[in-house]
Amino acid sequence: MAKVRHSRFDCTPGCSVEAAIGLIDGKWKAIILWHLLAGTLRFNEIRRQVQNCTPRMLTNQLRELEDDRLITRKVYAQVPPKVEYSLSELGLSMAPILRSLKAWGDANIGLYGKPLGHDPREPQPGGSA
Amino acid sequence: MAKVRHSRFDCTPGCSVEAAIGLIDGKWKAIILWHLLAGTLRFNEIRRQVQNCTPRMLTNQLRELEDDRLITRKVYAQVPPKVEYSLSELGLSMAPILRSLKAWGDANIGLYGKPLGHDPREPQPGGSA
DNA sequence: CATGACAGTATCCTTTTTGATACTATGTGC
DNA sequence: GCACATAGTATCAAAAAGGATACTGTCATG
Repeated sequence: MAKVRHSRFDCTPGCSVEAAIGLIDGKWKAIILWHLLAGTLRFNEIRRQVQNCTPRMLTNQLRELEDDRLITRKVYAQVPPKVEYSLSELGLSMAPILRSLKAWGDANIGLYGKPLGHDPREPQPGGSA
Repeated sequence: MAKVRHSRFDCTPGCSVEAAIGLIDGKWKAIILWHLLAGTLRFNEIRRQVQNCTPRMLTNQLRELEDDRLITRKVYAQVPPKVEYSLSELGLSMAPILRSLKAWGDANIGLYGKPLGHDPREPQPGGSA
């Protein structure tokens, strides 16, 4: 999900779809963006919101997002350090994507990450009787 | 981007975002879904549309999509074989996501997969003079 | 003095994911 | 007989992504 993953553009219709997800896949990117949608956050603030993302990974994903110009990194020359991350204009323009993801997830994802749905093979709680 | 990649659900706000992309990351999933949005396709039809996806990968991604109940696989008992893939109702419900991805990509992705944008560090064609 | 917070790095290792290639079986058309 | 199309599989190898853990330097607090 890094830079290279979605680097082919044969430009059949749909390639822009590919390009777009290419920027937000990566295990934590979408969530980071989602949280930044609510406003600027500092490194450790993000960390707290995105539980179980190691600092290494967080740095990693933030850097990639920054490289893709979806977010902005502002360093304050202070001690102890202070760094703020916020959505760039480009990142902000992703809001519709993020919101549609959220909406879909809220509507269709069960508590354990699998889409819930009427699977005929699996008995539904309170099913046929 | 397989089953396991996005399997953590701490259920902080945003986890449904994570869950949702979890289903459509994977290098080809989103594009496959995008193409299926236009209607049922056979295996090799998809292959032709999604250039440079090897059959192995295609099978792979299709199986995962099927496991997540986003698509349906219909096998015709014929020779030569005929298998049709189409969006399930659940998959169809992803249309808004796919469309927002497409829209964003069309608006913001340059010809080579990087977001285009006014980067102050890079001179724009026809820039300051 | 010891501890914690801040924003990360560095290193090592494992798991996942992807790619390349060749191969299956059957029927049709030449 | 030969090649082609269908929908895949099998095998091997490489690359990338992710995880675990420990560590950096400085300041404020107790």
